[in-house]
Amino acid sequence: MEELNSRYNSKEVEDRMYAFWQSENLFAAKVNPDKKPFCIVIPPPNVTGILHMGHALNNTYQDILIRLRRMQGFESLWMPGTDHAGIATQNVVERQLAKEGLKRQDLGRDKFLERVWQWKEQYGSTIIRQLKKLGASSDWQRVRFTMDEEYSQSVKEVFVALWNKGLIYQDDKIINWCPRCQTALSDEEAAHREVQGNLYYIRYSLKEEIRNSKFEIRDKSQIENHTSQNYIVVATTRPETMVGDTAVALNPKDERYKHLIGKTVIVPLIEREIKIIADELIDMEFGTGLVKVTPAHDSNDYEMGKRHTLEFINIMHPNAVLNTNAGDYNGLDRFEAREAIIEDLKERKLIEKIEPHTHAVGHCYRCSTVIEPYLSRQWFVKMEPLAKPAIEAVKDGRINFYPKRWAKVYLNWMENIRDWCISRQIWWGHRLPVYYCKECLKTGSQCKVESVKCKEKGIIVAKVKPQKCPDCGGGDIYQDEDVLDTWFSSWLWPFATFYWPFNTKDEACLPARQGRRMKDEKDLNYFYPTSVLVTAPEIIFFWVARMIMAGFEFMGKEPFKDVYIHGTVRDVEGKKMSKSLGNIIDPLEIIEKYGTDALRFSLISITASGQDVFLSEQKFEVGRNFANKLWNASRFSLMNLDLSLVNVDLCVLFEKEDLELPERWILSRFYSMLSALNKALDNYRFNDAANILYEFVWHEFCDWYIELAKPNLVSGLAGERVSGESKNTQIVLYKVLEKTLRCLHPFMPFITEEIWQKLSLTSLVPRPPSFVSIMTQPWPHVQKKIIDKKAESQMQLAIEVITAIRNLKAEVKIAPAQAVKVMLIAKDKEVKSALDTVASYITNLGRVEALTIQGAPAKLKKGISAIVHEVQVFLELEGLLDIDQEIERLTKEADALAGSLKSKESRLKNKDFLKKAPEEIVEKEKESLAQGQEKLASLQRVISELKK
RNA sequence: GGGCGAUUGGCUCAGUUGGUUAGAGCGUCACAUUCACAUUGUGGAGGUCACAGGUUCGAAUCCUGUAUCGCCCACCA
Repeated sequence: MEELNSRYNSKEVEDRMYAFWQSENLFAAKVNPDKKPFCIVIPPPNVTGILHMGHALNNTYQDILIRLRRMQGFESLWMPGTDHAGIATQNVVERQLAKEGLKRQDLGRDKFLERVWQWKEQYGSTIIRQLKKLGASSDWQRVRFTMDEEYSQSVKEVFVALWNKGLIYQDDKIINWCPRCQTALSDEEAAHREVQGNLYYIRYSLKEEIRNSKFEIRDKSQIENHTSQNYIVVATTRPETMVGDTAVALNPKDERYKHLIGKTVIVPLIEREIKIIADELIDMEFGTGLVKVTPAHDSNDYEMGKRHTLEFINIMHPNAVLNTNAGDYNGLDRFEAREAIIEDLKERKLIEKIEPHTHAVGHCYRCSTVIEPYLSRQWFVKMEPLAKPAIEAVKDGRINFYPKRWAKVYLNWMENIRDWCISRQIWWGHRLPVYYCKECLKTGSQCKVESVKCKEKGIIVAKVKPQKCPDCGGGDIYQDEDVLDTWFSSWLWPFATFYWPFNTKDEACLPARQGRRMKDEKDLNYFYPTSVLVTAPEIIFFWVARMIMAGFEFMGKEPFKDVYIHGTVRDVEGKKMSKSLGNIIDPLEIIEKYGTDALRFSLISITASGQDVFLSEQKFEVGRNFANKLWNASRFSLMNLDLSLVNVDLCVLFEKEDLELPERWILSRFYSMLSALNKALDNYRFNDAANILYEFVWHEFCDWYIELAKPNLVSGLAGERVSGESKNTQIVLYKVLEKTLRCLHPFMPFITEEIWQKLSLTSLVPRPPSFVSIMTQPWPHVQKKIIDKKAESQMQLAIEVITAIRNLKAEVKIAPAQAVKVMLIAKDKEVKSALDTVASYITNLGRVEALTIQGAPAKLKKGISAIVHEVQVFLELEGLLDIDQEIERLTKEADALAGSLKSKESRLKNKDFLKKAPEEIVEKEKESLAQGQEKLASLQRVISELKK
């Protein structure tokens, strides 16, 4: 027996316990044919990441599932790792360089990459350390990084395979360009945000009309139609792009302007002549219905440019500074150029009007710079063929989203999928396995080598750099400068983490792998498809959808069966937590102040399934208080247990011994709770699960069972003779506590382990190896035999009578602990005998000094009454009573009751109700009416007696 | 423009397939405290479930519409 401190000290426990788990190697998973696999791959946090509440929530869910399934007998693997996060990490290191007054170009590519690796070595494991603080039971021996050499091998394999299938291509397109990061981005990486801008109406002169000098006539309809004899008006939000205009477009159906098609206008300021063209794309309703066309700087305009063979004029440098094509505006930043052009147009009276206009503008998801639609040559993945099986799998239920509604979001995106721009003009990342032969590029024409399917002569796609060109045999070969989108490696995570592929021919580059290959392949076959993916909604497109596509393409199977999408963590005002808003609640600070278990339990219990959670620091008190409650209940138990007694089989005990009511009751309640808990967990209803446990531990085990058990325990303590009752009480107290700890363990791993070890270490000497940790204990099974509805209803009667007594005391301001005289008057003999069974508990917990139970109405002394079920609870009082007040109180209650009974009566007189409602509902209603009437009669009897 | 989510006591939220008197935590008020726990115990007050229609014997729950807030998607310059 051991004395525990009266407060749970999380700091003292957590690090010690985590180290213990690791030293016992309890997180490791391996192929085990005797067990079913359960596997989760972690959404790899950015290697630059530091733990925020989103991570805390996300990883707590995963850890709960992993620990739960492990206890349920699955071989449970949580694959950990980090993502190299191309742009984000490059930005971090560039910022570090900037402090030394350096740019990455000053170092050169190789030296810069050395710096990034250095940075990674130094800081890259921060997030992993923090996940450990959270209690994460990942198999750390397997920790992966998306830039590991083996992982790169997977990436290359995939690139080459897709290329060979014709699903990767290079093309000139308008892509999302970040002028600050100076790289292309995918459509998903362009975050659209509403921006308050202007719509500028600008006059373009008609060349023919100027020549004819018919300026002066301008009739009313022309003014309304934004045209004049000598100019037209176009509307634009981006006037700076006009220097790149190569046409003006209108809808061919637009009666207002039909006559203008084919005419020539002059772009103001740079005085370029351009044609007026007709294109279906133009919306007649918007602006003036006349649109300036800038094919090199807008994706719609680009399409039109191709259709009408317009000139593509690039007006910008990659950093969004205008180039020589911009004439006088050469050298100005795009936004400066906008101002300057507006000024110049105003001066020349070429602006008709300026209207405020809000529209969605793309921003770089890494640095928030406004994205520029930019024409450039990039690499793309053709997505439609990949999407097909991924759509089917969700439609036919091989993959399930929880909550369901996210499947719709997923399908909608997948069914309208666009090609994926995968090349990035940065240095940190997987370099494209694309090589160029200088010689062949020079000579041009179609490539002869069939196997590499290159469209253009001189392009070689291969996992390893070729020594010489397979086409011309030349040796002057260089690699493409670009790297791949980070997500092009992440989408392989569910199988690349198992060192896929295994049949690579390029063994020379990975000698270290040879011995491991068999084992790795077995691992993958065993754990893939993984069981569930846990993530936040914002990465469904980035990652979840793409993993599903890659899973089918390369493994021929879905990568996971369930996708659990949880909410976003927000601050009290509903804003996303972010550093820039300064509204962060740091999980590590919470751990420091409240403890990891408190953090985990609070987060889970307040986050409804799939709903966003609005967080404030105060909410962590819930978990802290609960941990402390559990701690003290355990402390009490340990102080009162003779642990040599408790090592018996519960089911045997239950069958052999005639257990007392409180024991039968709490066991029944425990298994009822367990059954509900299992159901909640199977449906990913984590907050329900947490609250079911909370309710049971606090309000049933602590509030009632421990209190009921105290008399037995206190008398059987400290080496004194252990009576039969006390022994059974001890056993049940121990069993329920121990099993409850197991149920709580996935949620609160540290405190449950600490208590459990104190319980089991002392009780089992010598301990079998399986008793090392609560982690490896089996999850309790529901014992249906032990669920005892009769015991539950008997106890319920006692609880309600006790509550009534406490109520009456509060009514007349008697302290709860003060002993009183109570008489219970039962309706009949049956009820009386039920009361007799629970009399001792009522005496005890109601703090009653003299309890009398009557089988029939009796003559009452002075006192106050309450009616519970079929019992009148009468509290005897000496001179404390104001009879009028008591009459008033009871009358009020009777009136309220009469009201509700009236509505019941009328319902039961309603023929439709009797005819249409299910029988059991009608029966229930009748029963409840009868009970209510009984109670009302009792109340009225008491009132009339008082009046005498 | 399309889609999704939310609207329930002072605050934060539960409420599975419609079924007695709508729950919890926090806060608040009263009472208690040598008893495992003040990170506690006991009890009270506090809600016409955003609004308007409809379906139904019966609606917080299902349907239609409205309002407010939030999120995601979209090539109307």
